[in-house]
Amino acid sequence: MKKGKSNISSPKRLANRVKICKALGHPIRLGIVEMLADEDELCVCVFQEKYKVDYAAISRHLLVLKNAGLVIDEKRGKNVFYRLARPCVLDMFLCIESQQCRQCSNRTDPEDRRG
Amino acid sequence: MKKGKSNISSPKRLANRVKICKALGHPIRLGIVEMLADEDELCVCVFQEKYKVDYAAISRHLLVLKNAGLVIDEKRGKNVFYRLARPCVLDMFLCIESQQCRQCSNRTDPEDRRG
DNA sequence: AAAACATTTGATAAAATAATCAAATGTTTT
DNA sequence: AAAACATTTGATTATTTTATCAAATGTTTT
Repeated sequence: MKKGKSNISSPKRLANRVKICKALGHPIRLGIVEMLADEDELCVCVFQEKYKVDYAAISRHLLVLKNAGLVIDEKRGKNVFYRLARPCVLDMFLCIESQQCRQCSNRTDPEDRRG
Repeated sequence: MKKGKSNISSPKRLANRVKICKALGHPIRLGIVEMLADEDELCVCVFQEKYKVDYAAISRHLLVLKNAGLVIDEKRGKNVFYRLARPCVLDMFLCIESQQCRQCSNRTDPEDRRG
């Protein structure tokens, strides 16, 4: 910490970060992102079949992801295919979920946090 | 993609990831995290002064961050100090916000995305 | 060109989150 | 031990998100 450059981002960037986090903050949307990270490109029907929820709901979830800049859509024939705009997006969890990360290792580990 | 290990996480892990993203998906909470990334440790009064919102609101935001495992609180005297449980947490944005990341560079860049 | 298909959009209802004020808790100062 | 201080908790209301059904759109098949 405290090495010259601040971690405080501009209001605009902060708002964008919030939008990204909100977009990922829903089980169906994060699930979709995880599926896309595996499959590279999938059409809406696949998500709707997986989550067995209304087509409209899936469509809106995808819109949220798109507005956050996380996915790209492309219509081909009668299908719309989605893919990750940023395949690295799930990397964010690698550190947070690892028990040992360089930056965090001199901190209290989540497991043995004092209650 | 598609290199053996799937990106699909267990329901439990997915739920935890969602909780983390939800926690970060609010301007005050993300702002608090950014402040903590700079300052290492801060007391509640600092956040309340910065956001000029009800003490109760700040307190609840901090609880959300704590329940997501992102911050650790410690009472000393009449103050409660918060610090990041995972100082790396903001790194997640580095790739997403960079114009060039190894993994993403062979993809469409967010800036010149086709409308 | 009608019918079928995949997806999106509109409107509304249901559910979840957030803000607010008041009161409670625990700590320190007097 | 009373008063002041910092923070949390409870209850309520306001706001935002999400799900649902119906209808609209654009594409392809017949």
